[in-house]
Amino acid sequence: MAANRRPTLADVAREVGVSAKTVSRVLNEDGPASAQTREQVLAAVAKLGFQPNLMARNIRVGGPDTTIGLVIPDLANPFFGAVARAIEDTVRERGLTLLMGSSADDPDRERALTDKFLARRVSILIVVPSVGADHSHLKPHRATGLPVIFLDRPGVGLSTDSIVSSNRAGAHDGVAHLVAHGHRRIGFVGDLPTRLYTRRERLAGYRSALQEAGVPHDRSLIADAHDQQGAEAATARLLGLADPPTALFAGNNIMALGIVAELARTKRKDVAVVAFDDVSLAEALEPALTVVAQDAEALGRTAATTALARLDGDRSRARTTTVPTRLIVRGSGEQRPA
Amino acid sequence: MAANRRPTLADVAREVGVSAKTVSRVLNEDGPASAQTREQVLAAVAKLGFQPNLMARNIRVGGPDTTIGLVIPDLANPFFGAVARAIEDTVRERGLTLLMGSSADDPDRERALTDKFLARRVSILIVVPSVGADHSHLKPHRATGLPVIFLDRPGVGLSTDSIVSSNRAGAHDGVAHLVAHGHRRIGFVGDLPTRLYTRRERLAGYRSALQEAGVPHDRSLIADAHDQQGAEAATARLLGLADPPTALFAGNNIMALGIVAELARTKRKDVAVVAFDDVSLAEALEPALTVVAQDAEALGRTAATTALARLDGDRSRARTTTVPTRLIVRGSGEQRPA
DNA sequence: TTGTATGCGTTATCAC
DNA sequence: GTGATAACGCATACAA
Repeated sequence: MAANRRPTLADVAREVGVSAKTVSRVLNEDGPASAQTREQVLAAVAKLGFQPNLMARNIRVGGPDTTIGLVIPDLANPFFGAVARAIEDTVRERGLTLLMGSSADDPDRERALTDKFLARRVSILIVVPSVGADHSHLKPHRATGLPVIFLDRPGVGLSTDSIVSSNRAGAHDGVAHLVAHGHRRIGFVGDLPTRLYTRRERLAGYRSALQEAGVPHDRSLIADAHDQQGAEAATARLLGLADPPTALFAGNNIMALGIVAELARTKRKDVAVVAFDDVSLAEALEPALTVVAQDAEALGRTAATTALARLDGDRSRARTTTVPTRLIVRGSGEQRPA
Repeated sequence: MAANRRPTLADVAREVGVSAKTVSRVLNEDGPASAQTREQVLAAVAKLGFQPNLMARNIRVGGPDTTIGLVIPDLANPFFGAVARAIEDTVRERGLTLLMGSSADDPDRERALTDKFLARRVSILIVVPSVGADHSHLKPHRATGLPVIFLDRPGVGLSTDSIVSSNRAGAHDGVAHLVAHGHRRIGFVGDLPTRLYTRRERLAGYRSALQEAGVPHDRSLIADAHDQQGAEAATARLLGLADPPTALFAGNNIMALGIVAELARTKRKDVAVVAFDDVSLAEALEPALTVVAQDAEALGRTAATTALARLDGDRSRARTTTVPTRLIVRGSGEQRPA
């Protein structure tokens, strides 16, 4: 009932009648130890329920902690969930534990999280940079050997490894796919803020595909939204234009949800859609949703392996790894304009 | 370039020409300090980029660490992602950081995670128990005041707070809804293993609804699957029966994805469906998916607030909080049998 | 207002 | 084989 202290090495030592060091030796299989003491120590450990205090151990050993700090925009976004799982799967065998937090794409929250992680002496830092965040404060940490990886977007003010999707090429392919099916008025529903790297890159891919097709740029076909509800409204606005688009391109998975929901609500089946990033049930929609799929698993795994290589002493210069996207043709993107 | 040591209190003290304790005082706004030294210390801290080592601080202070350990089956499952976000949102203002891991519903992995978290002296432990896991090893920890919360399912071998959805009542309502629309042959597609608490409870709700309606139990209408692909196969099997079901009940979100995907693939629109747990794009399906929605946000928030109350000294006896589910009528559950 | 001694729980060093 | 002692980075207690 009482809030008793957790047992320490000294408690175990006292129980057995040996020194703390001996207990430490047995547990870490460090120096030699007689079978007898060995038995007794292990018995006492089990009896008292002793677990070595990892924080105390780490402070003594001095090295970085066996944790990996991960900052993502939103724990509930399935895309980042899949990325996080891939990272965890990759680092688990190394015994690293995940320290996670959502930045909500707010630079201040991102900074608060990275500061906390650094104060905990994480051995690796993986960050999905927020718009407006500056990462020069991480320079000294990188200089002392801390692997820092930017994920999904490049960071600002720090030269380090980045892992990104082929945003521009992927969006280009998706829009070119719509063009190939006869569309010339193609709406773009992107997330906010407009300065967001992925948004900018994907919009650039959208533009280049239209340019190649000789379609003049029409600013009124570009819409923005913060969330699914916003994307629904943006879709309604685009389709309400005097000269409305015959096709829509979704800038990310959340925008895709909004577009699809709005089209379903208004029973519009005549609008072609291609989405950047896959969503569940895409095949079950009518028409099924054509997407430019990102490889969340590869993004996470690559980020983790790159970081582990750095941890193992890889001192080569910072590099950006681009994970390819893949156009998955399912129906919605192959509809022709009326 | 070199792997320099991170600066310590002593480094800052040396830089300024004061004692370590003085630096500590300034940073923690502990005792008094002259404006002069204050300035100098802060300047040196900024110059050296000093960040107090949270682990060292914690080991000295003795209390639990400012982390909260969270074990969930799968980081990539949107349901648990939403739960995790709610927990994070609730504990953030208390300055707690999330230590997370996926158990993959494997008792050994769960144990490995909880052991790691305990070795890190987390101040709160929230666990989604795996099937077959025994939690009696957490007893001494709970006795020393560590708040332990079971989430989504009750744990075994430890009496402590649990937060669960109204699984049985929710499933009952969903199936009764199908019965009310004329169905008497209703298939159940549940996850595995069959011993899983949520699965058992939901199946019990299914059975009681059928019993109330006077429908005899038919074991051949119960199917199982591990994942979405399995659920698709299970759906195909059920619909291939000599006397097939006219309606299907999905035991969780993943099973729902499988059922919907399979029905879409085979263009079956005549089968009524109600799913336990909501999925994105449910409204955009044809017919839109009727669900028994869980309140992931409330589950996470309640788990967190319960844990925080314990941390603040709440010594009342362990209680189970049931978070209500809500039937959302959208179309698929209102179809009548042929 | 500031410094010294001491201790948190662990491991490294070196002696026995 | 085993143990005493110091040390990790910080905070508490007390003295100056």
